[in-house]
Amino acid sequence: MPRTPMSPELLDLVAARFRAFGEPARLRILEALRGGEQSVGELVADTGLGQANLSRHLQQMLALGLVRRRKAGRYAYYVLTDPDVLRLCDVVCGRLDRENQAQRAVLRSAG
Amino acid sequence: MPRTPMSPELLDLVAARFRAFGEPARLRILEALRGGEQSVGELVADTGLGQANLSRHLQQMLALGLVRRRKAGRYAYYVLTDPDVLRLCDVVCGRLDRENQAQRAVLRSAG
DNA sequence: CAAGTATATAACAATATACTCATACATACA
DNA sequence: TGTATGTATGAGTATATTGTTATATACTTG
Repeated sequence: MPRTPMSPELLDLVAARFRAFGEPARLRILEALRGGEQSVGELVADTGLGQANLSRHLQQMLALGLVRRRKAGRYAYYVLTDPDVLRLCDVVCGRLDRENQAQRAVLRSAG
Repeated sequence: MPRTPMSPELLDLVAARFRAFGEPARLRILEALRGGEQSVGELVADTGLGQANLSRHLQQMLALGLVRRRKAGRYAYYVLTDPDVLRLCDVVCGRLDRENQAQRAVLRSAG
């Protein structure tokens, strides 16, 4: 909780981290990994993304440390590095839900 | 905390919300608003962003409901709709700090 | 009413990002 | 050893996003 102005470098890091979550495709991947380790093939099936596309997203998330990779034979298994990662998503989802409800409440009472 | 698969629409909403934080310029604005309401001119001074650029970011954040606007004369004052918005940033910052420290610890013990 | 000031917006150029197809690479297996 | 399979990556296209300049809009004040 820095009260002092954030350095441009830190700003870039934080922004990059947020952008990692700022793509529906990657959110889908995170969601699929909620249940635990998955191979790329399984992720293809679960997310509906193309294999190449998925693989790229995984590389990105790997570089950012969001997921870890384990290779076994010709398979590659990905896991969330830290289940806490999902908490962030849940916070935002919860927030949007609440905003949505508030919005609907307003509409109900007005219209 | 939806266990059921998120609808594409919700995924887009969540992703858009994350992307709002995924830009150093906007993080700077949020940081500047930490202290409370600010006019556009003050924000220009605080953030170092160009006026036009800043204004466009503010419109975006306004559309997403991150900030509210109050007009007084020829001035426009912006506030965070909800201080909780900053908690998200702080969570990510704190996380990055911790990762950084862990990283450094590893380097120290290894090298 | 004219001139000045604060903010918003249109139009553009530059850059980044995602997705796809084809292909490379690595491993397993017949 | 040759072939099939799983994953990663190069290259290209399409789209989105940022920042800038110039200008429009709204308000104030002399």
